[in-house]
Amino acid sequence: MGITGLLPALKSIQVTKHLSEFSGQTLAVDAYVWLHRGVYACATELATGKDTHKYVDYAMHRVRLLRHHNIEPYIVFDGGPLPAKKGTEDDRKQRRDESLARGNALAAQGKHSQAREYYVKCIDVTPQMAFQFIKALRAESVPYVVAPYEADAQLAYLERNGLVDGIITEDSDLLVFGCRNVLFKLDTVANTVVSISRDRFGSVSGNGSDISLAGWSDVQFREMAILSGCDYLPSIPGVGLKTACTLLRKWKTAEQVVRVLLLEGKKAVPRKYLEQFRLAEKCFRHQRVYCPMKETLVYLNEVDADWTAQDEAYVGCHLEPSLAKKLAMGDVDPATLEPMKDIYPEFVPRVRVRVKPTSMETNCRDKGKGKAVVTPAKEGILSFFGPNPKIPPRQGRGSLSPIRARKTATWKASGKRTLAEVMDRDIAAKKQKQRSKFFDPPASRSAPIAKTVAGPSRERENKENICIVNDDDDNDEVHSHLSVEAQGEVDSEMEMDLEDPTMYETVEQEDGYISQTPSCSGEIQDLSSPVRPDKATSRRCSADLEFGADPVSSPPSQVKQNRTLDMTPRPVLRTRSLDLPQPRPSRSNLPTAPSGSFPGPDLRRSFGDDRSSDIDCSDDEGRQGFICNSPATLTPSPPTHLTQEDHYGDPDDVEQDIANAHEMRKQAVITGWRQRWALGGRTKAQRASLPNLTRRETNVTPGGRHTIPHPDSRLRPMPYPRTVLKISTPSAVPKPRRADMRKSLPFFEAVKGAGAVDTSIVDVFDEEEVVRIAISSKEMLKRFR
DNA sequence: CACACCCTAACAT
DNA sequence: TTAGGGTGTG
Repeated sequence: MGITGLLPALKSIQVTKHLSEFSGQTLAVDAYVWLHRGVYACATELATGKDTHKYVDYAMHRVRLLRHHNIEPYIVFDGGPLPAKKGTEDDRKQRRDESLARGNALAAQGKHSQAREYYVKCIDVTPQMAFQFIKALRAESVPYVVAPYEADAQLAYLERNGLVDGIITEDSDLLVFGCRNVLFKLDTVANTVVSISRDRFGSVSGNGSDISLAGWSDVQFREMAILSGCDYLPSIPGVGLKTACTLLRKWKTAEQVVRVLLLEGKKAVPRKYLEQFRLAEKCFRHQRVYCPMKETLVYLNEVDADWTAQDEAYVGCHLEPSLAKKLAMGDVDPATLEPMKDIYPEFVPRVRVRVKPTSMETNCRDKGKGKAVVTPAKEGILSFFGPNPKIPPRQGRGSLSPIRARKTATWKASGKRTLAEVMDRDIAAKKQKQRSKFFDPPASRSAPIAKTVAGPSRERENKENICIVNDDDDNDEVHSHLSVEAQGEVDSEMEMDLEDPTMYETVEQEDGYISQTPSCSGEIQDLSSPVRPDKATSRRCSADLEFGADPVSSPPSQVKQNRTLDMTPRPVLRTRSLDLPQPRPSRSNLPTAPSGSFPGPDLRRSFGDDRSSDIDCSDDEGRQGFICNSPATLTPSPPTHLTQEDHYGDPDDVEQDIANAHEMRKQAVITGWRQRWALGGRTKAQRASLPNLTRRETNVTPGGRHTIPHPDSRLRPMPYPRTVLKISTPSAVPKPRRADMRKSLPFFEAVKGAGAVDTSIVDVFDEEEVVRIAISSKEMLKRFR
């Protein structure tokens, strides 16, 4: 799975982060990673056909862990098999059958522990098992979606369109899909993940065992990954990650690399390799995914004009919307497209019923997670995780405004909160975590209840939960066509003229697509690749340098707003109307957006976390896309004034950042930065004197160039004229009127509750944002002095 | 040096 | 099933 050797090669930009750092965010989760681990706990039961839901408990435990850290998980399941990968499935199926047979043989001899070894190897996570997990997710109002094909592509789609802030997985492919914030190795004991941020790719400069990515575009990175061998295409024998990287650095494009290899004749390039390469590339770029907003299948990235029927089959067939929606909800088996069969109907995860909120619970709900709202799980959850030590007083519900500053950010929005408090809370959480090791996790607590529900029939034989594999070998032509049965043969059609000037022209064009990082990383830059001066990156980068980048080009509020618009309606939010009611701002109420979306100097979205500059923008046909899709580069901006002291790229300065941020924030509050910078407290004249801080002219979005409202407009922040998703027709995406929310939210049946919609966020904002903005403010002031 | 191959540990209980 | 270490080979 994934790209062999990629993660070790990115060691230098791996950062271990505590889960608390993701508080307030929505993180997508590759569900099968958890399910595969979960089945380990009950491999024997599954292999011998006994009903069990331990694997669900395992996964739900992690769900609750994330929620405990104020992270909203968005669970993404794999769907049907992609033609590109079908061959490997048959192979696995055979091995599983063998393991099952050996396991049974050993069990018959009474060698149960040895039998278990083989049972573990024979278990496949079936869609029906995934459905058991889905039942639990529904019960606890956790957003989820079943991908039509691969979860990887679906995860990438969710992140790219701002539905989630990051992705928890173990699969390095996600980076190739263009994800920006990928979190590996979730450690439920230490409560940490290993973060790899795409924005730091430019810092991977080839030291040690690392490869060098400095100055590279998404296209080049993806080409390197495919060349080195990926799930869709084996590599040219003798070519691994480092070779691919070196060759690509020298020859710029995969096409030329292949040509050179053919010319040299040292390596056996499989026949039609380049053709296969392009198909593999299309899997990464255009695989079919489910759009939760449109409720239909879409391409991960829109396809080009030369799209063929073969491509179509390769990236996953289209499904009509109603079927796609059922599949996304988990009501249809993605492999057979038959109605999902509940293999374990006696397993009825407890629905978390909402009780009358006590004052404490109300506060907790304000915090954004609603953990205290649930019951009867309340006891289990709270005793497991414990309430958070600091809970800000809640404002009257009568003062609810329709807009939240930022989802789930309310609890820490109190201006009184300090970093010390946050750290206190963190320490308390750690203590709690240690404590929790001595208590039954909620999953196990729930077991007796479930048992009661299940009754005696739990023991009945049920063979459906083991190794259910659709072994249909039909329609395998595409794959066999792509298999490398002729490795030794060299594609004789390929010819190459190194003197062909058009080839070099291509190289130069490709150079225009560089990764964002070098422009602000201070790293050695690839001189062959021009630096885009206004392209500051990474969250941390933006925190450090956001004023080095030009705020004019993308007022953060707009970008944020843009994101908000994109996502309307946003399933994640709607699914949580019970315990975390946060209606998505609609166009109509955007102008009244209060503090949460102030046009302050938070450039995270616009630079570091620029989701719109996706890999689709930087392909051969859409070379301008890299610019036009990126708010950060919308407006030409002067060269940044990045100082050499920038810490960008140094993973060790996090603590310093936090300390700095704390100080900054204090100062910022003291000096009333918010009044001055964020809330538009400046006078017209003041604003006029700060030309670099206001956008006045035009803006370019994927939809074209648009006039931006004058900053004096009372519509603050100024919404983008078009959304990134191009959902511009009202009919395509109805406004998220509350009445519609439920209907348009496929991920949930079980939510509901008369959850009062808490939208009170008048003077509240995300602490993370505060920190960022505080840093920015100081930096900004420094510059203007 | 980079790759391929083999082996082992960890996964969770 | 994957990650990582050790070893052999071109």
